[in-house]
Amino acid sequence: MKADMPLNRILRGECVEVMKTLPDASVNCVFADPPYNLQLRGELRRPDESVVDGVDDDWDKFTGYEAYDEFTRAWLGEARRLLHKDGTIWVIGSYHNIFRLGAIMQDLGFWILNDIIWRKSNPMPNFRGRRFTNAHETLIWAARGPESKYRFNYQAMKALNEDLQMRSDWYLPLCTGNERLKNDHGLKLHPTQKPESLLHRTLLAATVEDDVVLDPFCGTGTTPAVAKKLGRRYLAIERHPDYIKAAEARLERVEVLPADQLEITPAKREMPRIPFGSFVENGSLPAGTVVYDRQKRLKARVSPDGTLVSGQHRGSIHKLGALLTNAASCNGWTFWYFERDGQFLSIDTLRQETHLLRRTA
Amino acid sequence: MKADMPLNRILRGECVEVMKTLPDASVNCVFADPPYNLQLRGELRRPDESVVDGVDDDWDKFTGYEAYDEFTRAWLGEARRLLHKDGTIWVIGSYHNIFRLGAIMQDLGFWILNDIIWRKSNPMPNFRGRRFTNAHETLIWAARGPESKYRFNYQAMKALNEDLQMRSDWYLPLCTGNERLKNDHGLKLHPTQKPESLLHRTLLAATVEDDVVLDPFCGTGTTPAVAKKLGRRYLAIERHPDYIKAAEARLERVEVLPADQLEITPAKREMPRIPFGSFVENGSLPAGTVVYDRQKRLKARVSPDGTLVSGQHRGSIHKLGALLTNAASCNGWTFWYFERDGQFLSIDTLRQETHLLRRTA
DNA sequence: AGAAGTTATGAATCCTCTC
DNA sequence: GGAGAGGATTCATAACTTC
Repeated sequence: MKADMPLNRILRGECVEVMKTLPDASVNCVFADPPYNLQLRGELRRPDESVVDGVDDDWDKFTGYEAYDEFTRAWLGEARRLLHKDGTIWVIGSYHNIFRLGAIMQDLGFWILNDIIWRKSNPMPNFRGRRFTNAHETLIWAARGPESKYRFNYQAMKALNEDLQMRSDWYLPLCTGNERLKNDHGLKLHPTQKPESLLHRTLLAATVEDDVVLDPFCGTGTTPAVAKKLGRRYLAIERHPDYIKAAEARLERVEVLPADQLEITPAKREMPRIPFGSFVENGSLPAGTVVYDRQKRLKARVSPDGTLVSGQHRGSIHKLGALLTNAASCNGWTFWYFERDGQFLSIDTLRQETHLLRRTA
Repeated sequence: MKADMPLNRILRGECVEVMKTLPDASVNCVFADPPYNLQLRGELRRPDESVVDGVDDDWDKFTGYEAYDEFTRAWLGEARRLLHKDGTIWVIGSYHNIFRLGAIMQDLGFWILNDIIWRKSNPMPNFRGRRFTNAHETLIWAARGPESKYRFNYQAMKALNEDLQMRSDWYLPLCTGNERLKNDHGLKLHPTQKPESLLHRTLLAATVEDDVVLDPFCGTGTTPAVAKKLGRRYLAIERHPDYIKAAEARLERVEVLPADQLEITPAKREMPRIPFGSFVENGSLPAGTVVYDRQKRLKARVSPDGTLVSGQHRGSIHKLGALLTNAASCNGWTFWYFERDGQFLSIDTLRQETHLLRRTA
């Protein structure tokens, strides 16, 4: 790296202005969590009447898509100039901004390697029931250009995923609990602090020891903290003095992992769960099929949304089984049967077959 | 729909040209799986397969993106014109094209409701180990505009997912096996045939019976096939006669679910409204009855006009519940309880019983 | 001490009809 | 079109409190 290059520091200022002071091709990897341009309108309450603390900070306010695009082109252009020819960049966003980010990255000459889905294990629900639960964010991973000889630690990623190739969908929890930095009032210090697990995986995938990692939107310092922990060098930019102060205190507490301990904690595995509705969707138990209890004393019909209907009653396989037998509860999987090729089979057969397929796949 | 509107047909031709012949606001929902052959070949081709000329350099990425964007703006613009003001559109793509699609949709005035991740249970592995396994595709679900009163069958989606809110990440298998259409040589007929399960979920979420669904890139007819099965009307556009032939033969084999089997879990909003006062009038909850909150910490008395009175306060079941709990709002139906035959029941029980009676009547 | 119950909260473009 | 009223709507997790 250049002699005049500040390293392992958080620089205060506007990210574009500060980046302009840095030399070409001086960083190996960029991680950027830019403003999302959320455009929230009114107040939102949970069903229990509590108010959702949305992102209403000034830094997320833009006059429109054009202003957002202009800002995006400016910082991405500088980031590309700072990136070594074989370097890569990670950018995270949601549907509000990720499409603009991705298109502008392509226009600027970045070469997209993957889009990665961060599936949240504990997302905020959709309280008004008007959309699907927004349960993920998207990361774009791109090389500086199509000819870049970029770094990808394939075996490390495979090891992280129980010796299976790491896929483009990652299942990780939000940053909550003690990991989440708090202010003096015990409230979250930053509205969008990212979990260290996310940075751990991105940096471990795309960098080697002593690489320089740049974060133009440092916030409370998750990127520098994980970079330091993993024995990478860092450079971060942040406008707000309070965030810089918190990030610097946080960095003080981070211990660098000894080289021989730079190994991997396996990711938490998601429990496979198969909704009954999936068999309706995939046609193995189509809507309209009649199902029975084992003695064929009761029957019900399968609806397109995976509920069962019997007379005036509608409900899940479990609820309808309980209702029709006056039981407090019922395991619908083993209660209901259907006919296939002359055989009378429990619907749990379908689930068992699916588990078998997944294990052999 | 307009009298001159062809329905339940596959129209042959270029999608933009054909769409231009159709009237404004004539479809309720669009599902589009556009081509994304951006730079996958040595020679540069437009999405309509014509070769881009006028490029002296070996390779010009900007021309490639520009041609793709031009085509995208054209068909999305027509799709938006054809969409009813409260209609929604689904567009599917991968990281090659989804960012351009999404940004152009926003520029044209579409209002994104969700981005949905189709997680593939059986993706193709990454053979060279140079990237993460590309294990998903992205769908964008958008309303025609921010003010659209769009359709979302929330309860049906929740039922499909074991009574939990449906999330933005969907786990579905690829279209394989008998579902995959083959040509005379036993090879796959179409390179990107989508699974019916994917269309089942999208159409069930965003349409009602008899809605008109448009697919501008029909291919082998998955969209019309599922639309027909679910009792929706369709309109599809396709260039290749071979695909049209296969799709028409496929549609012949599809059976429409009978109307009584098409019903899904109803939304409470759509149930006929019953005034609380009607229970006072018909004597099932006479004036003078005392009602309580669930913990029996509050109580109020029913007036002959269906208002509740508590101390100095009088108001509707909702207003009084909100007032006494200092809440911004309150659903009185589930807030207030009464006693009947020794049981402590929510007043919503009365409403549910009435709904049930009306259905059997 | 440990089990069981309660509370708080997360990048959110989050209602609809009638007058 | 604006105002007001009716009334529909939540999941996972961690920390804290109570027994």
